[in-house]
Amino acid sequence: MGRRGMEDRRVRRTRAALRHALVELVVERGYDRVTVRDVLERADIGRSTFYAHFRDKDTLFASCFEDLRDDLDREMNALGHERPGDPVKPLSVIFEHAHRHQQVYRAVGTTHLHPMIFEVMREHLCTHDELRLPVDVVAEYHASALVGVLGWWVRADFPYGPGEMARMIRELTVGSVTAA
Amino acid sequence: MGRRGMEDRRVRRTRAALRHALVELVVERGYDRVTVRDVLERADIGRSTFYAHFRDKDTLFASCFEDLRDDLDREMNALGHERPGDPVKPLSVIFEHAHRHQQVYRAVGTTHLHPMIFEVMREHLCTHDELRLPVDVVAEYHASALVGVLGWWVRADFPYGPGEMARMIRELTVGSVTAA
DNA sequence: ACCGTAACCGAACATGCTGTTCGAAAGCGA
DNA sequence: TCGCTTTCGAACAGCATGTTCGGTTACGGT
Repeated sequence: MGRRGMEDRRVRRTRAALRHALVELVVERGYDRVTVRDVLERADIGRSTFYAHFRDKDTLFASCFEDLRDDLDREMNALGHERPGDPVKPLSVIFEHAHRHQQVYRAVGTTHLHPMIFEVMREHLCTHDELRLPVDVVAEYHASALVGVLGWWVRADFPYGPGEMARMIRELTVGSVTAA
Repeated sequence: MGRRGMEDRRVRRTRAALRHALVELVVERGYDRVTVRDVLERADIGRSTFYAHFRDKDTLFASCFEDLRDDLDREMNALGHERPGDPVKPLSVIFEHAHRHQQVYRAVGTTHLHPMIFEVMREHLCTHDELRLPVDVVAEYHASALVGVLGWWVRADFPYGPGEMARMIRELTVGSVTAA
């Protein structure tokens, strides 16, 4: 009666320990200043065990924000696709997600969200509006703005609430959406 | 009759060769896949010579976009500070600069411009407008949007002209500026 | 409770990169 | 031409990486 895919408790514990150790160390010293050895020591995991699970440090790091991304993806989809619905809600979900996973966001940053948010913007623009400007440009503009502010918010240690942030972004975005 | 600071031709040649080699290699393989040895080989420079000029690979890399930044800084200042002046002009300068240094921009990316542009935005917002929203948030929003689109434009191989890009950004920005 | 299997351990190893040192050779500006 | 600075290249220690393998431990299923 294990969950699908990972039946063995040892595997779960090992991977969790490694991810947790990497995140901690990256927050402390920054990604470049962390070696595989450091992670092994912090996680108290054998060397060969590490390489049985991950090809290298980058792969482990990637797995950290793959988890994050899947998580956020689920929450976004759980919102349903009613058109139009509350336009602040999806933004709130994003900011609340970051707020709930502060530690990990601090470590992995926000750039990995860019492609995902870019795609959402693109779709939204294609199905809803007719633009005078190229879709890619407009999508990139808004995706970068959102992700940028999100990253700033994380680095600045969350000086405002998630709801406030969502509302601010909303206000900043509406203007230029009508312009395009 | 040498320029100030670097009188010796050998120094100029060595540093230029190293920077050029690094940029080439980064474009080919990406930053992480380039070693100091690779740079030395490509530039045909002795190992000890490298470390006589730069502490490590990161320092050499940094020197690449310090040059870029100073260059852009000069061009921006050369515009003068007339208020308000043509609002598209400063944007054009940025996009033309990137267009003129394609190779280097491809290698070093655009993130290093972020702080500089953020500061410009901040100043502009402080002196000109009264906002209902926090300055940092608004500045970060627009700086990220601009830098993001700039980066996209570089990665997409400059599908539009610098002037077009500047005008598009302008249009996208005006709307949300009035909103804030 | 037991058993077969899969995961973990840890030491050892080859490999490759890093950053430093130093004496000799070469290039520069004056 | 002269004196000084730069460059060269080889050698070296140190460290991180990724792999191997035999022995040990913990898990899930029955």
